[in-house]
Amino acid sequence: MVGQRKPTSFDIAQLAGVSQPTVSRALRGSPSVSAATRARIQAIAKTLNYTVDRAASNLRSGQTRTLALLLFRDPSPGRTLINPFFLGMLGSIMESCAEVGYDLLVSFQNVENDWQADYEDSHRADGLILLGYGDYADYREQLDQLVARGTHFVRWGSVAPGQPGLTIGCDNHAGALAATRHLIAQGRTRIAFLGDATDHYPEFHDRYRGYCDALAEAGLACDPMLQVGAISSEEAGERAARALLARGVTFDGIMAASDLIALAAMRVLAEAGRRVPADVSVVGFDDIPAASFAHPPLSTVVQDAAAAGRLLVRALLAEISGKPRTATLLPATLVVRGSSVRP
Amino acid sequence: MVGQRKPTSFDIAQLAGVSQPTVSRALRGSPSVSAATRARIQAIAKTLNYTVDRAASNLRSGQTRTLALLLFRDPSPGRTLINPFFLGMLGSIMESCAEVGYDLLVSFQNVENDWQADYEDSHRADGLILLGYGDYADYREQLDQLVARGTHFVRWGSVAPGQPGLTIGCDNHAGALAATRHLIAQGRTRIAFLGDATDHYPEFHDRYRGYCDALAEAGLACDPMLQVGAISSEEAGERAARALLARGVTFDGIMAASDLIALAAMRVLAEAGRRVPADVSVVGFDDIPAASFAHPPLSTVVQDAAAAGRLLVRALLAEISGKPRTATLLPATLVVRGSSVRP
DNA sequence: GGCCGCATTGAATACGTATGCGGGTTGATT
DNA sequence: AATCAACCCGCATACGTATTCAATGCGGCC
Repeated sequence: MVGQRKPTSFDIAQLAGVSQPTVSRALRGSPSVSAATRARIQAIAKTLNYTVDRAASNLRSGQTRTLALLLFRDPSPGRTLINPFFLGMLGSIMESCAEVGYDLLVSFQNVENDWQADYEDSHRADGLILLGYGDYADYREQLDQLVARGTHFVRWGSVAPGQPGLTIGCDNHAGALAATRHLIAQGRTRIAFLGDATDHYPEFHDRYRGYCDALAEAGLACDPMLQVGAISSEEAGERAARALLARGVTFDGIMAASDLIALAAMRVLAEAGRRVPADVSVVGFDDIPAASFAHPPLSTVVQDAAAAGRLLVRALLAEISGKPRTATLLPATLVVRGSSVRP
Repeated sequence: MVGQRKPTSFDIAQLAGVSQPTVSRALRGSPSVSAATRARIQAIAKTLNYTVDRAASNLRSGQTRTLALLLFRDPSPGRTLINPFFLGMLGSIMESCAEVGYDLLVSFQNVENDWQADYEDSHRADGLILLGYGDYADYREQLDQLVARGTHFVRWGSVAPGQPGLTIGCDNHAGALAATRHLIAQGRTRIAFLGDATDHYPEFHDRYRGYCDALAEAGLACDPMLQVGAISSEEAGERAARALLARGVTFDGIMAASDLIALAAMRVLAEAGRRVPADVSVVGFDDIPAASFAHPPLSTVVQDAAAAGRLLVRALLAEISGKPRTATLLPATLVVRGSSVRP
C-alpha cells in the first residue's frame, strides 16, 4: 500500500474512459459535465482514495483556498503568551474557515520586525487576518505597505475613519462607557484607568475616551493622576497597579483596559490589603476565560469572539472576491460579576 | 503598483543575465552557484520584492514545508471550547514551526466523524500533529489508517507500547502518583477521582492508575464509589462532582483528571457548602491559565507545554526525513497551590 | 600538448491540475 | 430536410519552479 504512486486525475480519467479535463471538471462541479459521467468519476475517485493535489491546483488556478492568520505579539523581555482573548477568537476563525472550505495558516508575528507578510505574494494564502493589540506607530506603516501591494486583508482593531484596509472591531468606546457608568452607579467617584491612553494603541484609546465621557456625564473630572499606562499583559498590569498605589492618590474604582490588566491589578490590590469590591470596584475588558474564575469573579466587557471570528472570515472572503466591504462595529456588552458590585 | 504582474524567477534571470535554473539554485542556496552570481541574484530579487511561488515550488519539489495541526474536539451538545491546555501548546508549536521555517495549518476535527486526514495526500502538508483527549475507541481505527497510508504524524497522548504511530506525552502516571501522594501527605484518606478511568481515554486511565498506586502505597483501598467518570470539560466536571455528592459517600480529597474538571468541581463544592481546602483538598492536572486565578488557586500537575510543542515538531520533522524516532515521555511535576494544603 | 577533473551554468523537462477553445452529437425548430 | 442551439467533452496549453543531464571553460597534471 505504501509503495503505490498517488493516483492522479489521469488515472481516474483512464478508468472512467474520459479525458483528464473531464475529471477535473466533474470533481469540481462544473455544469458542463453530465450527471452520469460525474457520478461515475466520483465513484472511481472514491475507491482510489483520490484527492486533488493542492499544489498543482493552486499553481494552475492561482487560488490557494487558504487564509493566513497573523497574530501580533507585543515585544516583551520574556516570551509573552498570546492574549487569551485572541486565542478565543482563533476557535471561531477556525470554525468559519472550515465552513467555507478554506484552510487556515497561523503564525506569530512580532510587531517590531518586518513581518513576512508575503503570504499572498508567495501564493501561500489568498488573504490575511491580522489580530493583536499592536503598537499603531510601528503598525501603520506596514499596513500601508500591504495596501500598496494590493494584498487582501482584514484587521481586528479600532474602527475609525482613515485607517488603511478593512477593519472590524467592537465598540470599545461604548463598552468602556457602559462599564464606567456602572462603576459610577456603584457610587464610585475616584475611578482609575489602567491602560495606555495614547493613540499608539487605538483600541485602548477608544476605551479611555469612553471612560472619560462617562466621567464627564456624571460631572466628574478626568484626573490624569488616575491614569497609568499599560499594554495588555499581566506584567504591565502589575506594574501599572503598583504605580497607581505608589502615587498615593485615593481611588475607589478601576476601569482596566483589558482583563489581563484587571486580573493583575486585583492581585496587587489584594497584596496591598485593599478589598475588592468592598474598597475598590474593578471592571475589565475582553472576558477572557480566567475572568470568571477569578476571585471575586471579574466584571468585564464582553466582546462576542465567536461573531467576531465569523465576521472576519466573511469580510475577508468578500474582500478577496472583490466585493467592497466597509468597516464593521460589533457591540460590546457589560457583564457584571462580583468584582464591581458594592456589598 | 497593483497592476504589475508578480515577478517570476525568469524575470530575475533576465535581469541578472543568467538562466532561470541558476536563479532557483542561487536563492535556494545550492553550492554549485558561484558566490558572485548568488549575490547579484539575491540583490535583484530583493529590489523586485520577489518571493518564491510556493504553489509552483510545492508542485515541483513535492514538499510543502507545511505541517498540519489537527485539534480533536470531543463531540458535545453545545460547542465545546477547545481545551485550554492544548491552546497553550499551540503557541509553542507555532514558535517551533517558525524556527524551522515551516508553515502551520490548523483545524478542528471531530473525533467521531471521518476526519479528513488527507492533508498529506493532497499535498497540503508534509505531516500531521494530532492533539486532543480523544475517545480511543473511535480514534484507534483512524490512526491505523494513517499508518497504512504511510502518512507522517505525531500524536500527543498516552505513551504505551503497541500504539500506532509516534506518540509523545507526559508521564501521566507519575504526575497523578505525585499528586495523590501529596493529598495523602495532607492527611486525606478518602480521596475521590473525577475522570474517566476506562481505556477509552488512555491518558486519564494512566492518571487513574497513578492515583490507585499512590493509595495502595499508603495502604488505602481504591474505592469504586469514589470514582466518577468525566471527559475533560467544565460541564462533565460539574456533572461528575454533583454525582459524587449525590452518592452520599464521604470524601476529603479530590484528584481530578484535568483542571477543567477540578475547577468545575470546586465550584460545585462551594455551592454545596464544602470548603476548599479546609474540608476537601483538590488537585487538578494540566495547569491551564485559569488554574492559578481560581480561588483558592488550584494545585495541579504541570505539563511543560513549551517543551511538548517543540518536541512534537522536532519529532515530526525527524519522522518525515525518515529518521526513526521512538516515543518520548516528558516529566509531569506537581505544583502545590492553595486548593490542596490543609490550613 | 593532450587529457582529465572541477567548477559553473544552460537546455530541456516534469510536477498535476484547470481552462479557453473548438468539435462532435443530439434533439428540436422551421 | 436543413439549420441551429444546447449540451458534452477532448485537445492543447499554461501555471512557475526544481532537477537531471549535458556542455562549456579553465587550470593542472603527466
